[in-house]
Amino acid sequence: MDDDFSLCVLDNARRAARAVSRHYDRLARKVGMTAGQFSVLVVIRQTRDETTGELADRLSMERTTLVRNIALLERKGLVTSSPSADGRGKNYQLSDKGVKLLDDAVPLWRQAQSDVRDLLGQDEFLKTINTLKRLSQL
Amino acid sequence: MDDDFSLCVLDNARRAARAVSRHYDRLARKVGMTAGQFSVLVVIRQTRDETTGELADRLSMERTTLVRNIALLERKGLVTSSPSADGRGKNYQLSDKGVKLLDDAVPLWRQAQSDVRDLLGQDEFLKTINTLKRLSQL
DNA sequence: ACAATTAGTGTGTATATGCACACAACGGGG
DNA sequence: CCCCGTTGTGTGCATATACACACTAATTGT
Repeated sequence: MDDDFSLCVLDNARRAARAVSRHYDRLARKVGMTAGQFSVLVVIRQTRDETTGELADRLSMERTTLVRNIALLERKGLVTSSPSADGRGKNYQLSDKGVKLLDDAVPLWRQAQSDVRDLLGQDEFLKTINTLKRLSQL
Repeated sequence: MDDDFSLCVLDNARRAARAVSRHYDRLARKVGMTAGQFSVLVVIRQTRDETTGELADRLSMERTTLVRNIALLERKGLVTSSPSADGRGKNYQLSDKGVKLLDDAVPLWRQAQSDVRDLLGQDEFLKTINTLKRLSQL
């Protein structure tokens, strides 16, 4: 049989995500947020007039997960929301505090990126990103 | 600047893990468990006389996370525990019910593996596993 | 023998994730 | 106009993840 569980994609993908998340989280903690919150803030900064659902698609994240993540960021005063054009949905913006925090966090992000690049080497690094992107399409 | 967030390893790793987990979870749900629980059961079956901490290392998982995961499996009657040799730690075994459930789950696992293999192609599949293993070492 | 170290466990708190489901508002067809 | 499908939102529940901390039991040094 080919039941070689050491080749289990699920297991390896989750392990990798846990390892990378832990690493990033330890850095992000210095400015009082998590790595996941950083990702959401970045996407909010990059976009404009997108609804919660559209943002969730961008993040390959379940919409309801994002709803709660953003609610948390609003409670922390990092993000503000406003009704969308047709009144049905919601749009989000970074608050001043959110912008400042993101500025503080970017150098830490660079550090983390560079740690991973050191582990894998530049070539493998880029290939890895591509592979992960393909896996996301499952 | 090289602040290209589309190359963020964290983001891509978490996205990939979410996508793969969702896929596996949908299949595992048919036999009443999650993909993560499947991984833990497999490791318990494969090992013998290992403490919680040692199992956590194997799974690249925080020990306290595993404590709660296994507690859940015990409540479900899939796993039993016994004191370890020196009396300090704990060892775990699959119950009969656990063995049966795992047998039911393995075909679903094969299905999920094969779905990912189809997406990536055999070559890329193996490379991906390797890459993920390296990332886990961060 | 016993104090201190070490190796192991478990709990409190906070966050993240996703499915099922309920709810709200716009827009079109009778 | 109103019913209804479509497109949005948010909540309940269950699980997963990790850090900080407290606890327990074997071991070791004197």
